[in-house]
Amino acid sequence: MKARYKHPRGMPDILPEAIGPWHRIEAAVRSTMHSYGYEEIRTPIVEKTELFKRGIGEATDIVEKEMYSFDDRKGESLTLRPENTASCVRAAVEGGLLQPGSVHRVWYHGPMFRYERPQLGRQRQFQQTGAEVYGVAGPAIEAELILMLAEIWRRIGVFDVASLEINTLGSSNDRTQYREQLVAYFNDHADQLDEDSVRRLQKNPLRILDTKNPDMTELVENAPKMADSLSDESKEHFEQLQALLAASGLKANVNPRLVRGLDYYSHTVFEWTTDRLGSQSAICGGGRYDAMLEDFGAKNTPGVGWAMGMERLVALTENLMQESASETISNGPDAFVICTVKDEVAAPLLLTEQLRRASPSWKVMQNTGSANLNNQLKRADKLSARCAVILGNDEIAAGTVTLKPLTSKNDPQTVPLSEAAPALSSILGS
RNA sequence: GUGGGCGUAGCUCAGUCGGUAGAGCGCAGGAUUGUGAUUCCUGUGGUCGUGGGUUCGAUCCCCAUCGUCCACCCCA
Repeated sequence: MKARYKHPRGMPDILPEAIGPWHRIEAAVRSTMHSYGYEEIRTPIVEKTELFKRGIGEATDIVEKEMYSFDDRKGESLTLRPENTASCVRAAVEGGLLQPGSVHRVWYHGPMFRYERPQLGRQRQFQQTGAEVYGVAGPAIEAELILMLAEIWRRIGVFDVASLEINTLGSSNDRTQYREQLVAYFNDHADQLDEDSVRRLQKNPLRILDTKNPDMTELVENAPKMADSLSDESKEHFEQLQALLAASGLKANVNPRLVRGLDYYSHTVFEWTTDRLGSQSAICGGGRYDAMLEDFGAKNTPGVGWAMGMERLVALTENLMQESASETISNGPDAFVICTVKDEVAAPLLLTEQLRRASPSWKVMQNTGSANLNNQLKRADKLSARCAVILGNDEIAAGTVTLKPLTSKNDPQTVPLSEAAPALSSILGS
């Protein structure tokens, strides 16, 4: 058997056998969102290209070289969403949610698209789950968003391998000023910059601080510090956040080199990382982006949010599961209906339906294809069925059915067809 | 976008110093004509990722391409 077609690069299928961790994580996320009172929002997978250019920033890598853009039949440029923050803000403004003084907590989940070279934890189509809050200016909301993440980590079992880094970029004014100082400083030492840094100097000079080049550590160490450019309000905002996190018992490392690559952030930025995933160590990133809301037409409405990469969380949980050698969760049917009478098709079908209606929580499956009793029981066993429900010549003739427990050595019992459901119920209950 | 590794059966892999390939698991059947898990036997399996080149002959060598993995970069 040879596949005629293959999936596009970086857009792999998730086959049924691999869906388990996804469901567990998605359920944990959903329940946590509920606990914190966040409501789901869904936006289109495609937006006008302009939205992302404005929202994310023309000079970012995402906009410059990673977007899937195309012209529709009228010649309008559309783009597969590379992230969902801009869309959510657009939707909130367009939907009239952002009335003065109102507060909205929303979350989303879905596929995003970026044209990148795939590697571990990095796909071209990838799932992001995110949360956004509109209308709250103080640091308490950043604390809430971060604590919510800690709770998600607990619910999916990765809290112990996740660590939190935070930083502040200051207000837009602070940041602009700092940026100028930094550019001036690096221009004075242009001869010491490596190739990457020369490029960054134009686009995003803050990122030079995050260089991994050991030859530049001294240069970076002596660069002007963001902290020295912060206004009193910005400092207080950041200090309050740290106090709140400390009071919650959450360890947060202040990392002055944490500079998000998206243009829209100001004040708080944060990232959760893990050392278990190779180089794609960020499992979640976020921060405050008040300026984007104003730019999109919301007046005096602050915004904060985060997004997490679901593929990375799935990989991380699988990683941990392997270490603890935990058993796979049995997902077998409660009942497996077997018929050994060759031409009898109605009886097993109707019996299977009868059982499904008797109890909607049961998973009831019917053997497909014919085989002798022995092999049908083997199939039931391989599926981890809890009970085999057998229709044979004797049963059909007598209007009965035989139920054989498969998780115990208990004897099979034969009951009238009408008693099948109660009999199954008592077998499953015992 | 840059650099490197890898594509052989459904899965995990072996192999052919160039003469069209094997194992384990899986799947199917039987031992057991109406009672599963262990065991044993038998069977099913592959244009050796795709296209081109070199060659009498390519799964093997070369090139391209697609996919995959890793690092850079970037981010979630």
